[in-house]
Amino acid sequence: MQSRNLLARELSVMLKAIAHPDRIRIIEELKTGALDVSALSTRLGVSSTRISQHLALLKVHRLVEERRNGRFHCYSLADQDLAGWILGGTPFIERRIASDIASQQMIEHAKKIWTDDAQEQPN
Amino acid sequence: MQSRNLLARELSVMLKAIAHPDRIRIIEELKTGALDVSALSTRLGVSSTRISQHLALLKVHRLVEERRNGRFHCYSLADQDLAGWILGGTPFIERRIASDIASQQMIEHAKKIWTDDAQEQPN
DNA sequence: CTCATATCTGCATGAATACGCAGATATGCA
DNA sequence: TGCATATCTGCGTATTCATGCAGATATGAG
Repeated sequence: MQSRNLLARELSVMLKAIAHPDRIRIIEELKTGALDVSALSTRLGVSSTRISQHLALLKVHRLVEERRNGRFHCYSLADQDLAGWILGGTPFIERRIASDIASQQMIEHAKKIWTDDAQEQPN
Repeated sequence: MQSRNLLARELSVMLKAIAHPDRIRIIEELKTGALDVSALSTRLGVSSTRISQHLALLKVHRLVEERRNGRFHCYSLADQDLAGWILGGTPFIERRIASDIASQQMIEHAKKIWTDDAQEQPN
């Protein structure tokens, strides 16, 4: 029971470290190899300060590793499997987005019918 | 590129909804079937108010579904696979904890040696 | 040494979360 | 109807996060 709690606590800490759009994008980009701060900055369209802050956080949580190359700080994933696992969540999101779009279309459709009805039978 | 951002944003929203020790435990408990608020409360040792709040959040994010049975509100996982995926992260955590314990032991060991040295060679 | 480049760090502020408490609801039973 | 049980909701406070900005570092080139 205690170990369950410990595990849940640690897992939540890790998930919190990951749960940010930019950080997820960073992990995604690093999947194919190490990149430096500016490269990530231009790829994500996010200031390098922000990228640096995200990377610092990911590093503290040992999700990425830093390797300096001159004045460039190159970051890579600390655990390829872990990244794979995280990104394995995207199918669920895709489903979810798809169903959202579907329900939005239903709403749109309903609206259309409603306005058509209103036009056919004013008052 | 835009779709990547959308996906990352949605994924982060979902991860944030999950990233809490209690909520992870709840998902874990619901893996084997539906449970009501009090059952979860006693199992996790968390107030039913807190459990209720957690469940409300999980429900908003469609991670659990509610089914009322008299005055009991029974909750179950909305998506079994999703739960499986989330809990699939535990091996990484276990590794991590193991390595933490290992490094802690190394620190302890180092401390011991240090104090032993100090005792052998005072000053 | 000096400058430009690439990154990091230390704030200040605003936003989002977490949590407990008190009171509101809802339901089944006597 | 009145009560106990099971949950939910609203709210205030405390904590944690997110972000941009200014200034600090570090490194390579001249």
